[in-house]
Amino acid sequence: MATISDVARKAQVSKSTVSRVLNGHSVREENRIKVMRAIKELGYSPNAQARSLTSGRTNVIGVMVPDMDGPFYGSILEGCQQTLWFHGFYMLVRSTHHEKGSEPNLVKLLWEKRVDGLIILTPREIKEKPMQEVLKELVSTNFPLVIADGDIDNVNVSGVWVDNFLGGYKATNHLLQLNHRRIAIILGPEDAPEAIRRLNGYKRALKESGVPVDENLIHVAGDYLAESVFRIFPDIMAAGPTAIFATSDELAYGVLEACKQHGINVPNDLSLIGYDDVPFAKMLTPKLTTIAQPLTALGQVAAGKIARIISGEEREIAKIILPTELVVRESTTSLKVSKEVAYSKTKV
Amino acid sequence: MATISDVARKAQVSKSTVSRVLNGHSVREENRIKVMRAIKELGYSPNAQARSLTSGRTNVIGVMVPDMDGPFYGSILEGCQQTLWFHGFYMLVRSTHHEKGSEPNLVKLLWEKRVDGLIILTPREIKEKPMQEVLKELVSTNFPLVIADGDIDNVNVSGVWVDNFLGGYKATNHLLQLNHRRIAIILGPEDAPEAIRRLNGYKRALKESGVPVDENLIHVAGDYLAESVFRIFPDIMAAGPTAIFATSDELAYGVLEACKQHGINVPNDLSLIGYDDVPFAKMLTPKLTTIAQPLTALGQVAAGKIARIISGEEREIAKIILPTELVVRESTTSLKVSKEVAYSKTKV
DNA sequence: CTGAAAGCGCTTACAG
DNA sequence: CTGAAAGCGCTTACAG
Repeated sequence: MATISDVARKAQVSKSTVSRVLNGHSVREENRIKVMRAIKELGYSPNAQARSLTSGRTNVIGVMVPDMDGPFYGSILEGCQQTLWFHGFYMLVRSTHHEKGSEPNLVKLLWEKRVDGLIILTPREIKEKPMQEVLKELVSTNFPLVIADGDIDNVNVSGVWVDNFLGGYKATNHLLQLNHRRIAIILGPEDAPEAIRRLNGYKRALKESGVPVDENLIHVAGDYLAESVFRIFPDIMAAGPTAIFATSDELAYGVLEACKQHGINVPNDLSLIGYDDVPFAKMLTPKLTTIAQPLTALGQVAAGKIARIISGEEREIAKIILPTELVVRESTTSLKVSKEVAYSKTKV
Repeated sequence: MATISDVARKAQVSKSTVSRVLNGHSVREENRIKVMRAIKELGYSPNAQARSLTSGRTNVIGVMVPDMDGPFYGSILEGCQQTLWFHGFYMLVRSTHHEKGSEPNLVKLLWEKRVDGLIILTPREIKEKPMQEVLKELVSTNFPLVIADGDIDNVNVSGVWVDNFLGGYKATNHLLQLNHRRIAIILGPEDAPEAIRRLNGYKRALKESGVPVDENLIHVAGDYLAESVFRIFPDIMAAGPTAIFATSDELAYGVLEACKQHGINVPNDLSLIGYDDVPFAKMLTPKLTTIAQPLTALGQVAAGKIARIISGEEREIAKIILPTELVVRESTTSLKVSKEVAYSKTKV
């Protein structure tokens, strides 16, 4: 494979000159042409490793995700990759498969100087102490870092996320406007920042409507898996809700399945709203009303941010909050008296 | 950041010795200990770029996919990334977003010597002529290359894919065993290798059961999108099928939607089988009977293959065909006379 | 504008 | 087993 020396020889100039045309520095036009011709004839392309060694840049951005086989992170990654490519970066992906203690991966990536920047999309892991420490150190080093869809309280770092408070608020408000008053909420992991924010949005909406918050209507699934709903479903229904706000579409799907098993009709007996607007949301029966998160945009914004941080365009740490959107489909309907009767007849 | 020279100085040995312990070559135990200690104290980690420059290896594998936001490639990528990591490789992902003419991306990746090997998962692009030529050249260079889920006729290259013929056969046979005789098939892209194979499996199954192939029952959607079904749905039903074999779950979902619009009950009026067993297949109503493709395994096998090719363990070009599995759920049922009557009453 | 030289951080024969 | 030296393919001051 041709090297810069080959090009220099063929063009009858020095390596320095070839390097200059490669990097767009000023070179006599005549020489530029000779070099360009030699490059073309030899099919030369600069060796990225050698370039990185001298420039200190790799043009690669590392992205850490918990998984890529679900409907959630795939969309974000697609957004990242598009924008990263646009800015001339390659994307190195490390999926931790929801493993705890993934900070060593991250450290390795950095210490090997493999990446120019990092986008971290592992909300769960971020909360762990060792991870926090690694991140703190990174921040103090000014290493280009963007946290996406995860919040980090103690560390002042660039981040992009979706407005979970407002999302929770909108979801709840939609149900309130449909005259529901007994609205259950199902959280995934209890202590996750996004869960807390959605819950706060839920509480705020209730308060604004003068509906007291009933702790019996607040349930924790522990994670965002549909199966986790089955176990707690009897408890949920025991509190007599007329509507459920499931804080992920997966959870909402779990509710739907449980309802089918128990002969509860959604939305006639029970209204249901999800969260995420993942692709399958509209494939469910009934089609799921939900809060759409701009997943692809999240990835794009995170990628654009890291590109600007690296280029020096963005110097101060900034957080961006993306809006959510209510998508009304078929799983919610207004509460009517007749429906209440229908509901009270079902047994769980 | 510490370099090998720092370590050498601290440990009072030469860089060569440090390099040797780094690479597991024989070193006096005493020196090894000194070096290890120095490495730990300095928090040293070898610079990957410098290593690559001398070794000629990057420990990065490039993976090309058409998209990563659908349910299909995400699972494969997850499998790839797990296995690649296990073998000590990083995964560089390039999603072409179904763009035509993505071979320049590939060429760039290679010419810059960024990757030690390539896994290509872009069935559509593979068929294009420029791509074919690039691949041919790669093969002639002996560059580590694995094609996954895509077939390539003219080039002798390592590949992994799923048994599409048998998948089509199994799907059709399942319907035949349920006494269906008028079985429609919906293909995605007409000329795609996997489509042709599934169709051949379909034909074979019919022939073995003595059912003549009726061209009026063979339909082409053009792609694998649900919406593409709507346009051709009237044609499909005009031929009077009692069962449909949709060659992707997306297509099957499209059929399901169309049936709902037309008041056709699946499976009572019409049996439906999909293909892929993508996560949403079991979320549909009725839960979709389908042919499961081992997507994660596909990624794992492809990754393992490239690792072995690079390490030299696998020298001859080999193709691996993974099996499919029939997953019976709720969208298919046996044809009974009463059902036929019910069907004939529906209008499309 | 241009070339010779040094250097980026490693690895690898080559002597010893 | 070990060290000095050369070299991987670039880029970047430094002279000219």
